[in-house]
Amino acid sequence: MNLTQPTTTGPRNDIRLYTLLASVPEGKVVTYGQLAELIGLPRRARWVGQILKQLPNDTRLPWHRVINAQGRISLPPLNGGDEQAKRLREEGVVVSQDGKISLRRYGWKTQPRPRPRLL
DNA sequence: TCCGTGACAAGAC
DNA sequence: CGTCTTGCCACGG
Repeated sequence: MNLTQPTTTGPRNDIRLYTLLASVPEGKVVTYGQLAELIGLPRRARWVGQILKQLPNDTRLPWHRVINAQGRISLPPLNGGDEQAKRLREEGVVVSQDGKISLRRYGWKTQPRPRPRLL
């Protein structure tokens, strides 16, 4: 078996993903791609989505803090999307009515806007 | 094995 | 902004 390439399947990376996700602080959001990259699996954003999809409904993990790179909720409104927006708002994240979220302000590990010099 | 599908991403316009 | 296209990769039929 090829051990030189990072594997995607199997519980190993799943655990790494869960662990990382669990560390995303309240009031912050991450993108699928970021999560994948942070655990050493670049370009596996879709895989992250697959894993999250399988989470039990009563999971304690902050799945709602995961959004797409466009700063939008990827979940259909009637299938979790509304719930996600609700949870995010409950922790202070501003979600515009059309489901847009500012990654600049709420993105985890993303540069907060460089403060403009006042003179 | 080929092919479509998906909680994605980035770039062109 | 929106829409399209391409690239990506795991899965399942």
